[in-house]
Amino acid sequence: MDELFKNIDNPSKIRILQQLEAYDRTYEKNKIILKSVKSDDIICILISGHIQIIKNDVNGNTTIIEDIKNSGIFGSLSANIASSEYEIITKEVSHIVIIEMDNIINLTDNQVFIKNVLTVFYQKIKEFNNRIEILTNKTIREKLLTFFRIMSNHNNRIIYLPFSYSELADYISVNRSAMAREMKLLKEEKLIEVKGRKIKLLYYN
Amino acid sequence: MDELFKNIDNPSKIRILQQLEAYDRTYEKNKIILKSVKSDDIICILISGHIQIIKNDVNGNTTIIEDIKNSGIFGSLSANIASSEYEIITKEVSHIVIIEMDNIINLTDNQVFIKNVLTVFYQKIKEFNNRIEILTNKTIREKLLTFFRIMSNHNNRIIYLPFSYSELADYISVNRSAMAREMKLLKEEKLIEVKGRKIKLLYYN
DNA sequence: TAATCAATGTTGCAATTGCAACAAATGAAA
DNA sequence: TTTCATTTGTTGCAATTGCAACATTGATTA
Repeated sequence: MDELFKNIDNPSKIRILQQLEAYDRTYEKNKIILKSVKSDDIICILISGHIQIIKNDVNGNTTIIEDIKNSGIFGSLSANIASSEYEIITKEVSHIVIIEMDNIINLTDNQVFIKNVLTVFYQKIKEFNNRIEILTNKTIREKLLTFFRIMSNHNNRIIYLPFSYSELADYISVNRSAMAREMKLLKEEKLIEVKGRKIKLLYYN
Repeated sequence: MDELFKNIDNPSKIRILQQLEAYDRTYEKNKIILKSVKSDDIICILISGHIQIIKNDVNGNTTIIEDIKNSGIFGSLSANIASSEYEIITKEVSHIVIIEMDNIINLTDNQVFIKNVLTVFYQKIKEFNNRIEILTNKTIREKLLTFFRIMSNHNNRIIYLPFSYSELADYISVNRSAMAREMKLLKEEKLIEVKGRKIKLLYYN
């Protein structure tokens, strides 16, 4: 929300939301939400709370596709909401604003807002791009090394994991214990040093 | 290009490109291009020709990350250009327009153009989202079935592959022959019927 | 038509991974 | 501190996949 309404004062914000026909929803904890949304093209902004986008596959396995906390953006941008395999679940009481994409496109004279949307989209694309780059690797080791490279800013050889190792396994889409095994090998080969969620890269590429 | 300048007449287009400080480049066939671009945040439009974004991994394997033909958009949106693992290669003589993202954000009074950019970005996000959805599956079968689901428009049970099977293997990031093996099994189990690039889905989900 | 190249099909085998089950460690709450 | 739940570590084994090598088909061009 912050990002989307950056440099926009509150009265303007309210007016924009009206023009967008945006609607508010507040959901209780542990509710499956947005099941009944018809449009494929919506953008949801998490004002407050915590939600997860979950995938239930045919074998009954569930995967966390995305974990979204404050100010996160989701909707058609994050998951195939139309598909019955996906569920959006509130982990806390959550307040959401829903906007239809068409309304954004048709919005007139709110240049600042449109440009904010553009920036948010651009960030999302880069984020997805990174994830694809990781996922297209064939082995767990390659996925991890690509993740490390993306996380480390060129010269900085120390990474602080922004989430747990279980979540990392989800993010790179591999089995958690297989990932742990590979991490162990990387440590043994002295390619990395690990202390909790702090990972030090000992190689150069 | 078409999409980006939809509903914009030629004089306006030229003016916009000037304001954007966009620059043109024409490259010969089989050249590695854009190696020297400094900015992380550029958008490239392929006006004419054919390019591929290639990844060379440490073992010497090369993967086609993206194959872009007429009017395609790439740049920071498509690959980590900064990384030395990636190369952008012209497969034909190619004409490219390069724009810096900041210049788009700072562009004034060209609402139509900005909204076109927005639409292009949105499409790109959905496209990436689909690919991620496919890639996060663990098995080749699941990847294929997810790909089929995305390709088939709900009621339509027939898919025409938009590219070759080798390219499909690249797209879903699995070994080509392993994919062929899985396709064979799907046929034998009568889940699909295949005739060239036409795939008929015989199951419902 | 023949020749050539690219795409697809097939298979054995080795390597990697997923899975399950359990142990150990960590962190949070009573 | 004790208790409980969550996260992380470990391992054997089965399943899946990658890889390589070669066969077959299809398409393009001389």
